[in-house]
Amino acid sequence: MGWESHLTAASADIDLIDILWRQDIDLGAGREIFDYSHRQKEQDVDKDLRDGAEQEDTWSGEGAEALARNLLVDGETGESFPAQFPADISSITEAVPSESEPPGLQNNLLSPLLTGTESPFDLEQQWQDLMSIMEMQAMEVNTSTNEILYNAPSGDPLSTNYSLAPNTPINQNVSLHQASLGGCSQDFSLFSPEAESLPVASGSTLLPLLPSNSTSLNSSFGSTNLAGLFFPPQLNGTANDTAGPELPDPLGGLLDEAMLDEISLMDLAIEEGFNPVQASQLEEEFDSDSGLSLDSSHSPSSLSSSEGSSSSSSSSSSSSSSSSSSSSSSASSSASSSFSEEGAVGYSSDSETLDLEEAEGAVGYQPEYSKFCRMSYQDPSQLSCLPYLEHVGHNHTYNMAPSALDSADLPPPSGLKKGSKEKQADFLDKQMSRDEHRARAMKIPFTNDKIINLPVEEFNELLSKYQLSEAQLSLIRDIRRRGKNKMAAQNCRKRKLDTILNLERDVEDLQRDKARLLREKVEFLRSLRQMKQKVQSLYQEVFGRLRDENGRPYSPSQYALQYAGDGSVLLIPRTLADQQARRQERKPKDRRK
DNA sequence: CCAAGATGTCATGAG
DNA sequence: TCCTCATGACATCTT
Repeated sequence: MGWESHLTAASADIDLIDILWRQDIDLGAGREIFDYSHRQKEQDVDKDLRDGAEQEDTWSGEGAEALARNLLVDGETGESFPAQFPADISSITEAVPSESEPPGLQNNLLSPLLTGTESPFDLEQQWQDLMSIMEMQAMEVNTSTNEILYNAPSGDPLSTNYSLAPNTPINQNVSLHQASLGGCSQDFSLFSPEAESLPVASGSTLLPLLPSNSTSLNSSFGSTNLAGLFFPPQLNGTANDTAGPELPDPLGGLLDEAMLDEISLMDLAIEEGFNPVQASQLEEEFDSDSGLSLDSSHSPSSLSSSEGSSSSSSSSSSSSSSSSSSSSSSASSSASSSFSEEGAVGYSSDSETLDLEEAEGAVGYQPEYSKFCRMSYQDPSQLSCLPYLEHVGHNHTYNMAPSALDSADLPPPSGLKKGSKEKQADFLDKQMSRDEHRARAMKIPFTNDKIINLPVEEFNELLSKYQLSEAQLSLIRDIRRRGKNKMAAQNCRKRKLDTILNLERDVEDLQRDKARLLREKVEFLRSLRQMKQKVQSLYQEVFGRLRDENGRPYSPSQYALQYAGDGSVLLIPRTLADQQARRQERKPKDRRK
């Protein structure tokens, strides 16, 4: 089991995860039983209106059922975060090395001391963390190239509200490694009670501490036995030693944390096609204090005004959920309110100014595209000034065979050569919506704009002014209903898009946060190892200088140094130190239960 | 011709 | 109860 296999496996995992991650979000659309009777009735009406000109069978087969996506289930397993470290450092109460150390390893005591944090499990965990960092950095780069979204404060506590989902693919990766290499819960087994409570061998299996290999490290500092601090778990323990034998000590140096950062950035550059400069820039970003840019120009064009305000802090799930309600209320409650739309979504904050004078307030939101593509509710006369728009956009008038209606309402072409007016009329007919054609066919005496956008009182007033047949009234009501629903659907879709954008931004924020935390974790590990080395040196120096009454050095097999609560250091017999160490080990276990 | 996206429409539920 | 809005689902059209 070499590192190369790790690398390849991890790369494959990343590729797979990346692919899965880029898949569309499954909105959970499921097909419901649909009653076609009503629609069929409407179609019959349409057919009547079209005078049977359109006979084609529009009922094609159902589309294929959307396949259930292989959504990654959050495989969040106990991933460790730097928060654990202070506690770990303060609770360095590990087993006495001599108790668990196989005699054959006695001569290797010092080499693992320098790699105390690179136990097999720890290495694995760090590798997984690396993968996470790389994954997130890659995604961050991906997204940041599309839009600037470094806006939310990194410390936003709300941003942790739904931190699990975005990590799903990464954790999937973790779990894969765990499956093959053992649980990452062993991450810090160096300090885990399990490692501390390993069976005690005879006191004679002493571990040499000094370079002369003549002494053991079976010493304790008060309640804190320092000896085990210098021994990685694979040497202390034998039960969970799944990867230890395969990983010789020199490998520990391969995963020096300083190298980890470089590796991650290099892989990032390789995987994402980024040059080293970009990678270094990314690293600088992470190296910054907050790790996040406070540039809150988060796609100012991508958020509606209401949501932009509601999501200025932006990172809580509540904000996302509330954004819908807030924007909806803004759209519906105020006559003057209008969506400030983003170009990316294709909407405009510009309210329709052409033909919505009276009813603009009731609309509240008009998509920009309606100016050019969807002229449904505009006075067709306004179109005459925009002949060039004939080729712009798509016409969703469903090709309702306008000629069928027009043949009844419009004068037939007098000849093959059409005049400009006729061309205009033809163009306007094409621009008319289905309901407009219907209204025209039914000789509705007012515009669809009024039908749709007038307040209900004025609408009723308008109806009372005319003598309308029941069919006309029914059509008018349908036009009003459909027109309002059309706008509602547009609003709804716009909100959905905004919500998705907000969620994407939140995910990116959380990914940055996680990447930062992982980097901090690496830093903690690095400093912890340095501390261990310092303590080891001090221990060796102190113990080596101690002399008994005869001027001879103390045997590490019989004595150990131990911290006292008041900061002093005591030289105690190793047997006593062992007993104290065992006592210390039981306490966390009992606490855990 | 197919797929994906855009848009309109309907049904339904909530306020 | 009626009106309006929001939204899922589907149909249709466009690209």
